[in-house]
Amino acid sequence: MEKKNRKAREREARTEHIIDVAEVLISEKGIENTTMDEIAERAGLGKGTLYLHFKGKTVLFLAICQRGSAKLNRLLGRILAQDLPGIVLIEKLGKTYIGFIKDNPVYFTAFSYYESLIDSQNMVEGAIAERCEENAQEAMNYIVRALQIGMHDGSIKSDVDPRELGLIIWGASKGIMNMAYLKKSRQREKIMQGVEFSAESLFGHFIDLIGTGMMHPDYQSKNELKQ
Amino acid sequence: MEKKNRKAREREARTEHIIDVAEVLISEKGIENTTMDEIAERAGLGKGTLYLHFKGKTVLFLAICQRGSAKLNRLLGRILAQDLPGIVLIEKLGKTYIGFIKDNPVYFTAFSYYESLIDSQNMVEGAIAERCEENAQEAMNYIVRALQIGMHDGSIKSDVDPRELGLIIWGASKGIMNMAYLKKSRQREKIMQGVEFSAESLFGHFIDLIGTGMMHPDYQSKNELKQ
Amino acid sequence: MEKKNRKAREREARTEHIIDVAEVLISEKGIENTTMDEIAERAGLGKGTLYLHFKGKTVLFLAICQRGSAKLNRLLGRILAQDLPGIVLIEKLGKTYIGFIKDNPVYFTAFSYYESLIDSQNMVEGAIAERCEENAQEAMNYIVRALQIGMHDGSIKSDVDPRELGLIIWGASKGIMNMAYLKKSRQREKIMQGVEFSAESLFGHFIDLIGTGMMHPDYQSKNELKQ
Amino acid sequence: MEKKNRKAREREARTEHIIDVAEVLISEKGIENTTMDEIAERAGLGKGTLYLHFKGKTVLFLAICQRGSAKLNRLLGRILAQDLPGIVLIEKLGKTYIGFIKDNPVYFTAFSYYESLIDSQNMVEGAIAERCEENAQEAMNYIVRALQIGMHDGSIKSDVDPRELGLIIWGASKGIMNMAYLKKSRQREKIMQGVEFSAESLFGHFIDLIGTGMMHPDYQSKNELKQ
DNA sequence: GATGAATGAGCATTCATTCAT
DNA sequence: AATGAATGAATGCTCATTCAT
Repeated sequence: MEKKNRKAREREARTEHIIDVAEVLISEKGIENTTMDEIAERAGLGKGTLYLHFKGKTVLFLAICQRGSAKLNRLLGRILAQDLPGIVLIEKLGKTYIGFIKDNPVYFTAFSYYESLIDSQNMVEGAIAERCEENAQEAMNYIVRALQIGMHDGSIKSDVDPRELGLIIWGASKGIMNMAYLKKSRQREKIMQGVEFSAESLFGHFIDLIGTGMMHPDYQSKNELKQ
Repeated sequence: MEKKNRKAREREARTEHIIDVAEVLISEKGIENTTMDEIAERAGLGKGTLYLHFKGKTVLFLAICQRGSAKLNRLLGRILAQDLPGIVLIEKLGKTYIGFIKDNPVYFTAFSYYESLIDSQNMVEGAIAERCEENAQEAMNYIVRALQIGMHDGSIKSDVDPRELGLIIWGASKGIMNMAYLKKSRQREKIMQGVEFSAESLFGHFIDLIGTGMMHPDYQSKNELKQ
Repeated sequence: MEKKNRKAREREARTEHIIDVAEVLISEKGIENTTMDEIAERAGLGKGTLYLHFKGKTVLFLAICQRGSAKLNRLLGRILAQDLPGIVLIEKLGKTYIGFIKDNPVYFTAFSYYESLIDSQNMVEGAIAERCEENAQEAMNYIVRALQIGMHDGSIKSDVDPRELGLIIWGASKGIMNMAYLKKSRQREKIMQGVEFSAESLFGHFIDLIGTGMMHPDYQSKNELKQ
Repeated sequence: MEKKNRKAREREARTEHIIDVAEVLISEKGIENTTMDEIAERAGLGKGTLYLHFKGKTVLFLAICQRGSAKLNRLLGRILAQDLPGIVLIEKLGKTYIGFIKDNPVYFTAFSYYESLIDSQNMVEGAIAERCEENAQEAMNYIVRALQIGMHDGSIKSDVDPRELGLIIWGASKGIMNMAYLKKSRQREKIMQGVEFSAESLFGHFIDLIGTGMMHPDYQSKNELKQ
């Protein structure tokens, strides 16, 4: 059993190592330009070895997505465990998300890849894809739950279905991150007219914006009185 | 000169025709699965002829992006021409954008392609790319200008740089559209837990949300009195 | 039209050239060991060019089969045009077949490949496969027709369905050719115990054997009287 | 020694087990599509273990051929032990062969594989290959011996070298079996024009055909008188 | 002996781009 | 200007075989 554990651990370690390497390469050159050959070479492994760990290129990239979403969910889950008004939870979830992407921009790429797979109907079957699905749903659930808490504790208006509100927040957040993380280029400078805004600033103001928008008027008044 | 004009017009017509065909193919099979061979065939042209009109595949697709952004900007420009409160202009810009994408989803794909080019640092140089840049900047300008009008006429709070606010709105809008247009799949159902929300509903509520958030308190009060 | 004909002729010539090269390579190394790369190189063409002429490896090999079976059928057809007793036609068909394989052993390989495709259920769809089917059926028809002629003119016994008899003759002939054309090797020498029999001899005696077997007794007597 | 015998017996049992598994897999998916991985897995063994028993894939498949030909030869040998006219022995050998293939079609595949190895000059050296050679030669010998008996007892004509006649019968038999066992498919139906003939029927008529052909005229007359 | 993780040569196929006509 | 035949680099994947444990 001891031995079996060691083998299993070693195998898992190598699997993680491949994902590590793939993450680095994707960060450097993007998903499209990363080949299995290169991953193998950089990982110091034979090409075939990759296929012992991942059924194909798509699955390997989904594994990155899975790892990233699991990490993110761990952070988001901790937020939900806190006893705070829903509106504050939403704000914290947002800040956590942005902080996570800032620290691990590669996962933003991986999440986008995952969505492009769904969109292009090239999604593969398998355990990892399932995990990605579950993780995406879980992240969504955290948002919806925070909204429900807020609607219940009176900090968030109840005029919109929390699931719809969740989709809006989730989608908008991704869009803003996308904007914030567009690779530096002449283009970006033009759009931004030479002014750069940090992802934090963009996202912070976004949170303020929708926070005010969805805050319950009474809760808002109370808060203003406190100030 | 007459003759030259005719020639030039014919040439331009063929260029537009190629773009037409490419748009249809992209709608049908996505950018990844659309080949130059197929475009040429469907356009009734030789493969080499495509290269007389576009330097390469990327440029051809950028031409679609350019056309789409030009069309969109024409619509957005008309909004700005109207004498309305800034906050209303913003709302109208948003509704216009969503309506445009709903009618021409292929341009959403094209705009995303354009951004992926920037992101993957595979952007090409050339006149069309410049035009796309300019158009993107122009769209952005419309938003910023509407925000500035709103800040000036007192309908929008002035606590955030209008350019930053513009980026936020622009990015968030794209993110929501992305969410709304994810192809139907098991995945999407899971995320949405079986409930579907139309792009209009999502975007409408989003506009309400940020509208309230950025509305100037005084303007808000006035409006409430009216009601 | 002149020009169009030239183009078409040139294209066809190149197609035939590719088949020529493939035939040589298959003769040299067998089908399994012949790669598309090698065919392209030996043909003095780019790898992609092969795919302009043949949809894939299987189709290219079927084209060889098609060419071979068409050539063979042309020869067999001429036999049937002759006004001879059925039993003699059968004999002539057999001799023609063996002569053809002797001159073009590569087609024996190609025919076997075709059958292995059917057997392994990897047969591809397409015009060439259809032609191979038709040609195989046509060859079979020649045999059956000769048998029917023989049964009618009294030179062949009528106690077996001519179609079944055709299958027997066709299958047996292939088996004998297979035996006769086993590549030289220690193995073959062992089976044959050091004695070699030419394909002609083997097949000639085979024809005599089944000829006697299926000959109508009366016809046989007449013939014997003549002698 | 006792212990050593047990070890040796166990080893041999495992070897046979691997062959068993390989036979099943080949029956199911054909030789081309059967991988060493799959054989190992289905045999409940490690992949490396296969190589302790067989030097490589080819040798493993030759082992199947060897087993099959040994089994067949055992049956054929019993025929020869009977005191019967040569012509009857030939007929019995044929019926035995067809019955054996009918019961064990996998060996037909294996025998064909063996011949394709010779043909493609990919034959390997080694004890098993030698055994296959010997077995093939032995089968051939049974036929030749039966022919010699027949020529001696006057039941078979002596005008052809019995070794050549053996080759003819052996090759033709295989060809007919090949025809009879072509997998059902559109192709086969076309060749057969919708009519199916069983392997027994095909082979039975074949035996009659060549039986008559090689039967000695005097023996024939005697037989006819009996009837 | 037994294992199975690692290997890497080998292959078919695609497709954007070029260029001779 | 228009063509489309030719190109060949690029890539994902398979699988028989080896070898350290």
